[in-house]
Amino acid sequence: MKETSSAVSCGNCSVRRLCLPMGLSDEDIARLEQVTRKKKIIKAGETLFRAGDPFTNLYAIRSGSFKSAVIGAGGDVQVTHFALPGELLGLDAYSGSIHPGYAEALEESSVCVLPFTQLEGLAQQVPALQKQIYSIFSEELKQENEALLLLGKRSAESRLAALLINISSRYSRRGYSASEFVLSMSRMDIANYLGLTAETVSRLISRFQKQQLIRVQGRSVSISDLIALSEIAGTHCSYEG
Amino acid sequence: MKETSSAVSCGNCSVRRLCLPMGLSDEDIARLEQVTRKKKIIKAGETLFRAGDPFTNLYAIRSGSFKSAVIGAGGDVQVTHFALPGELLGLDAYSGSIHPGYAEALEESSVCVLPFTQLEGLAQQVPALQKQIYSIFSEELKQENEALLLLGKRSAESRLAALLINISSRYSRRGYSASEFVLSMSRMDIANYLGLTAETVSRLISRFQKQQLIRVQGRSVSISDLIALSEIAGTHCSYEG
DNA sequence: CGGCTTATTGACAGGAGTCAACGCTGGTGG
DNA sequence: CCACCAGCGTTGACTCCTGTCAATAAGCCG
Repeated sequence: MKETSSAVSCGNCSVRRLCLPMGLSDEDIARLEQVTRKKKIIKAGETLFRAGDPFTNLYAIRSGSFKSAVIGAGGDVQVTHFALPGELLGLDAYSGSIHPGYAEALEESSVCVLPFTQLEGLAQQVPALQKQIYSIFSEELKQENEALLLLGKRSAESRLAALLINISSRYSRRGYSASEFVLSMSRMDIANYLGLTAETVSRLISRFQKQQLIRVQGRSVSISDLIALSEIAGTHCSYEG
Repeated sequence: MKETSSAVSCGNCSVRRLCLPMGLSDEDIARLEQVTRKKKIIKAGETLFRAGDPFTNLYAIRSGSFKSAVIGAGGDVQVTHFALPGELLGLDAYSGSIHPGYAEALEESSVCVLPFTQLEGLAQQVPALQKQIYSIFSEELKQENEALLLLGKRSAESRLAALLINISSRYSRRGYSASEFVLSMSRMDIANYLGLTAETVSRLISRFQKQQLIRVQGRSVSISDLIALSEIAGTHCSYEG
């Protein structure tokens, strides 16, 4: 709450290079800050929005992490995304103006609240921002396509390896260690995201550990053999690649 | 080829209600037509674009159908989408300005070629078009999330039922029969899309037929019991929904 | 410490993949 | 016109990966 009116702005935000301001001039960033004033702190387990909530804001993650998920007709849940700082949440709600899924904080997190109508209006005036919004939409689509590839074609082993590498690379891109990090989500969340069960995930983690690929202590992970892990993640198919 | 310069325009296009013009004024449609003049005919098996091609255009399907697919590091292919008339192809290429996957015609098809920079420029001037573009992006994201749900959580049976219903409803929305239609894609494409094998798909089709849910003759399908099929598609989970 | 959720490990079963043979269909060329 | 071929589709037998069920262990917070 105290941060609601803090001095933090896009210009000096630690994730500005990964977020909306990317590629914008200082002048444009100044204008962008008019719509990014509002911050919000979310505690672990709390939701940013729920399925069915009206769509009014996008949320840019400043710190922490989230899972987003959709809920099927039968009530079954699919985790669709683990979101890290610099990423935007809520894009899939624009059409229909209702959030089709929910976003839940995996740890204490801080977000920028972006009233979409304001952002939209600004983008109309600032072509570079417009492009950046398209780019984020498009990037999201590309990522989901890759997730589809993962779920559709790969073995359980390959999926987990791919997730570890994906998270590793995303942390490293933010300036953190690529080899040591904390998985803020539960085994069940990981399993759900990968289309597996918690037991399978647990067994795979144990196996990777026995194979000296990783070292795990609860939720903290240290990658020992990134190359081998990449190979497992990449190609483990029956036909030659 | 003759259609390239035909009189067909957005204003009288048979799929206008599903395409970009939806919700635009006549005046705005007239402006949009300045960037939708070019049409293209694609024969079955030919590609609209390939993975790695530079991104210059979006394509709006006027008739026919396409599959779009991404190619993994190991060379494995995942069909991500079956596209029908009124739908847009190529959105995931904006960021990176390169097509991450390819789009292949499943039958002789006709598309509008939309040079994206022109479309972008026009959208900057026509807010309603801007909104429509956001909406399409967002809708696409929502659909991909549902696809993730399908691949991650559902049984083979449930997946195939869901695909049949999905295609049925999309055809019916376009004014065709909801119960009788032709699957323009091969069993292998279906299997790939659903994260299954061709054999499993074939077996399931046979089973559905024995259960009197559908009648199949080659690629033409007739749905006999939509209710039962929906139930299979919806909830077939172990825990109560 | 005690009660809770989360994680690990094991035994077992079943669904979907794999391999393989065969039938069907549509196109091509003699 | 028909024979041939190649690719697609169907069916069967068998295997194995992953889910299910269950018991135990390890964290976590009051």
